[in-house]
Amino acid sequence: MEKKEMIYYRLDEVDEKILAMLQDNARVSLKDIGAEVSMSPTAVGTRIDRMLAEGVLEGFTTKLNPEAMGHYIKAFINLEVSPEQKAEFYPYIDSVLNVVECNCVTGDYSMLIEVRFKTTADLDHFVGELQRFGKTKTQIVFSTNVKHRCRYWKNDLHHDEEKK
Amino acid sequence: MEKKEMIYYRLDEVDEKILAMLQDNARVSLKDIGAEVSMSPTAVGTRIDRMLAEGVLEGFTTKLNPEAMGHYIKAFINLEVSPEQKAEFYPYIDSVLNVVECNCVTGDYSMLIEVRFKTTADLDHFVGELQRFGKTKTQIVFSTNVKHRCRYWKNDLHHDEEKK
DNA sequence: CGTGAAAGGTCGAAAAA
DNA sequence: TTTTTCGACCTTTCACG
Repeated sequence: MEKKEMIYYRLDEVDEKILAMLQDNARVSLKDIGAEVSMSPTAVGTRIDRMLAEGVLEGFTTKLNPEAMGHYIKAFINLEVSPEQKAEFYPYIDSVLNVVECNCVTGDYSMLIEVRFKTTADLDHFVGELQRFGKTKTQIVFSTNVKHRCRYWKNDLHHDEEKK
Repeated sequence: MEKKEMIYYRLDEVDEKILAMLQDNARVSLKDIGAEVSMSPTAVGTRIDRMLAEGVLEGFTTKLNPEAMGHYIKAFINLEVSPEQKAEFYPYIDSVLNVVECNCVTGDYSMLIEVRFKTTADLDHFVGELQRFGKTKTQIVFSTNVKHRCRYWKNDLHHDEEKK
């Protein structure tokens, strides 16, 4: 069986350190990273460019605080969409900016939608809108124990110990 | 009724543009942002510092590609944890790096845990571990329609039109 | 991958709006 | 209070080894 399809990018320890620093603060200077990994800023820049080209690293963004911006209500909505309604559903759900994420999942419901709203009234209204696509089940978040981590997992990155 | 408790930070149009540019690429220079908003780099820096101090902006991070790093399986696990087990559950769940997020939610299950694993075997093993805390129901993601958006929503930011 | 020089970006003080 | 200007300093980029 050909396992080549499953191959992904190897990151060495320096790449991991660079990613870790960028995850912590994407605006650190190449010089500071270089000092940490004992390398020139130029070499660090080259590695970052390589990871961007490979697609392991997709870019740099901000950590925003939804609560501070008034988005107090976070909820997950399970939705059962029939196959014939999906063509209409997809563009609709993409247009709603309160949707944080929308996944197709296994189980009784076919969609799991994460949303953010300012008030429960706004959430209720949105859930009402969804009814035209199918049955819903809503779970409202009232506390978050582990906050969204986009991190990579160091111990999962060791593969391909042999070279080609 | 005092509504002061609900007040959050006002962002004007320039702040919104700055945030939008930083969300798109957190490593853009202050000069480039300044050119876009017709302002000096220094003034842009001052606004960013202010948003960081206020907490609206929490920092800068990377957009990583979990698939490229071998994290193919994404799943949501509903878990019913009894109150007396929570003291044990919280530190455990925080220590598992495959956990992307863990929320306390309303409904039949008290926890909704988002995870990433390399294989379904790894996921199965984790779900097995969770059984000691209570009943689980797992939904595996097989496609994502709307990808995680950390963005703020422009139309939600207009409040306090009157000045104090 | 490192070096060094040129180009470009950032920071802080002072002044202007 | 917020923004601009300006100089000093810091960072990035690129050609070359």
